[in-house]
Amino acid sequence: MKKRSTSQDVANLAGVSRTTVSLVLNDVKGVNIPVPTRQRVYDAAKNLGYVPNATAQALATQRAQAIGLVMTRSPHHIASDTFLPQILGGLLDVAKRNNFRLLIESIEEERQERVYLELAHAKHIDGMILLTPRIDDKGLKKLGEVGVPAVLMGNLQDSNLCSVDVDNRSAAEQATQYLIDLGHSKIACISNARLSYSAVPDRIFGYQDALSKAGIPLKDSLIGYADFSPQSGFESMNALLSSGEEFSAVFVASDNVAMGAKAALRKAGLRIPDDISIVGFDDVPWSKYSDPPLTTVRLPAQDLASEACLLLLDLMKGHIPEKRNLVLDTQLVIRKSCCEH
Amino acid sequence: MKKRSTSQDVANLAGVSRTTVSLVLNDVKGVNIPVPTRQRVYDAAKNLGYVPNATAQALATQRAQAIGLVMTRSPHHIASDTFLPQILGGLLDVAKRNNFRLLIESIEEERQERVYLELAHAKHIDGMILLTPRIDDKGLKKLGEVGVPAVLMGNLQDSNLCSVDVDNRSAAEQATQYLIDLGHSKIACISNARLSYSAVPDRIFGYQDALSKAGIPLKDSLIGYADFSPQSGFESMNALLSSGEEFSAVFVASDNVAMGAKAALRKAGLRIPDDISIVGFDDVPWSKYSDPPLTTVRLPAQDLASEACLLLLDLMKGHIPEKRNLVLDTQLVIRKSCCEH
DNA sequence: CTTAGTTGGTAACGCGTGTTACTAACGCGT
DNA sequence: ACGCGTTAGTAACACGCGTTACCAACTAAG
Repeated sequence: MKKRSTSQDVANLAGVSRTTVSLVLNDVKGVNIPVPTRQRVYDAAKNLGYVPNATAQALATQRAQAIGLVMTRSPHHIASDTFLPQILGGLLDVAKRNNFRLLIESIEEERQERVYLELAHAKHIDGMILLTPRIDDKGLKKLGEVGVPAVLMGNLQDSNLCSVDVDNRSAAEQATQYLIDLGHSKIACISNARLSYSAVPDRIFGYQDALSKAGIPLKDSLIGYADFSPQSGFESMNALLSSGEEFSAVFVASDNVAMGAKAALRKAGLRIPDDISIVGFDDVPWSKYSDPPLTTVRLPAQDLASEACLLLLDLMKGHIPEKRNLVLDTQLVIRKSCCEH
Repeated sequence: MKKRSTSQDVANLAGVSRTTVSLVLNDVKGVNIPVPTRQRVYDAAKNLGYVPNATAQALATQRAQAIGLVMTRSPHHIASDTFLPQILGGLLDVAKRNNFRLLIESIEEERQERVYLELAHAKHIDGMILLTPRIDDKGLKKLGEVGVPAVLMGNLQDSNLCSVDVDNRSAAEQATQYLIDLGHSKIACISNARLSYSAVPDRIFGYQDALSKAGIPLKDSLIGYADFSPQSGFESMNALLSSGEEFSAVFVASDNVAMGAKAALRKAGLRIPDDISIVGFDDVPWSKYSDPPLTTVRLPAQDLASEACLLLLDLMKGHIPEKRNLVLDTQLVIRKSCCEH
């Protein structure tokens, strides 16, 4: 196991100073070093298999060339997050192209307030992307004040953070409206998670907006709450079914949860869509292949991530982006899980 | 936006030297500093909101306190990897507990050979976990020789790397054997990915082992190849169906691919399990809730990740682990997607 | 022949921390 | 008073790199 070689070693081998090595390898402008010398440096570096020490570079330049993906969720919940791959794909793509590394951080709820700042102060990352923000997150607001480059994937009231999101409320309204247009009037709803995640109330509001506009009275007893997992969708639908409430359609604010809900419907002997119509949210890759193919709202997860990353890069360069709060389009993808009533 | 405070600031405020600050805050043993002094340091640090600069620490200690998750896949493929969340969950859990950060790296196939080493030499990470290894990966072998702490999640011939994996071959054999026990003799197979990923041939071999032991002749025309995605499973099954080959059961080496294959079967008017029995592999969280609930081989993804991480931590401490190649158990989970023939 | 400018390159400092080697001051027994 | 161990703490170096300020040597203009 050979010792790593440093820029000093390269300098020695090339017969120049360490400064020259740095100037040549970083291709610094406004310095004139003749080609033969440059070549000597390149050759020496290649010969030694020189790779600059990223840590030392980071310390010297005060830039870590890394961004952090910060999630306020337990490892257990992370494990069942169906979106993570798409988000990671989007982030990696952009980050890599811009020579940034990606650091994953999960922080426990209890000490949110301090952690964001510590993360930023520790300087292991130059900026951060925040996932699934929670409404009651005190730390986030402070973050906005401190001026650490950060982009929210999602939406948060009273926050001056940059953000990238979809319009959850109108997307949910559109999905529900679709059910109303099909003639349904008794429409249930199952949330994607607990209310403390900001996207959750928005989707429920959207569902309620559609009902209200159609003159359909709202009933809290028609709303169930899930917790990301298919399991929770299964349980929530069971609760809804055994509550005695009648409904001919259901809007489930997450495809993943909808998988569980559908299983519960089947178990109860109800056919989809003949007895119950169902609309999902997210359009995860296998929704198209489930039985029946799920009508759902397509969320451009990978694009959201890419855009968030681009925005963050801009922010870190010191630019002031023209749009601080980007909203991407959703699209209702109609498949076979709904029919007329 | 206040300036970050350094250990020097803490030292000034506490009226001691920077050395003392370091000794106190790191709780270095074998040094006697009286409690009152210690308290002054603690107070000063708290007052200033001091957070040590991770980069400088890394440079001084020669340890980045970070591990890398390295994937040899394009961002596009990463986006459709159903396992990533579970693996991430497992890694984060263990890494966090041991005060390590997690860095995600994806490297393009073309320049594998150099990249691993550069990654290690750049010293942004202290060790790495390698995902979905490919058989023809030259870089990996070199990695083993260089002595960089690394753990493979998966299996690779002729490699002296530490690894954590399941016995894909015998798990696939067991799944296929289950179909044989049910009376099937014409059994097709759809791979999880291209053959260049090491787990792929293993699973196919396992499928063939079961057939051979039962005296059933092997037919290459009964084997289809997919590429991780449900889409590819859909296409592969369509090809199989239109090939004219007859079969009453199919072993699909990935639940995700099986989702697509099932859709293709339904589209062809075939009922599951009445007309065709199907067994999957992985037991992703929604397999249980698909229709019919998918019989599959449970892969302890999160545990694999945790164990890989623990092994890596051990390796980085300089320990020589007693088991260099850990093999975790799989389990055939019998649900409703198969019936007797 | 002087002076100003250019070319090619380096010494030296700073980034923020960990760590070793060393030194004063102090108490204690003789 | 003297020697000696202990206590409390510090100065100084190392980590590997980026970068500024500076310097010699050589050329070209006056």
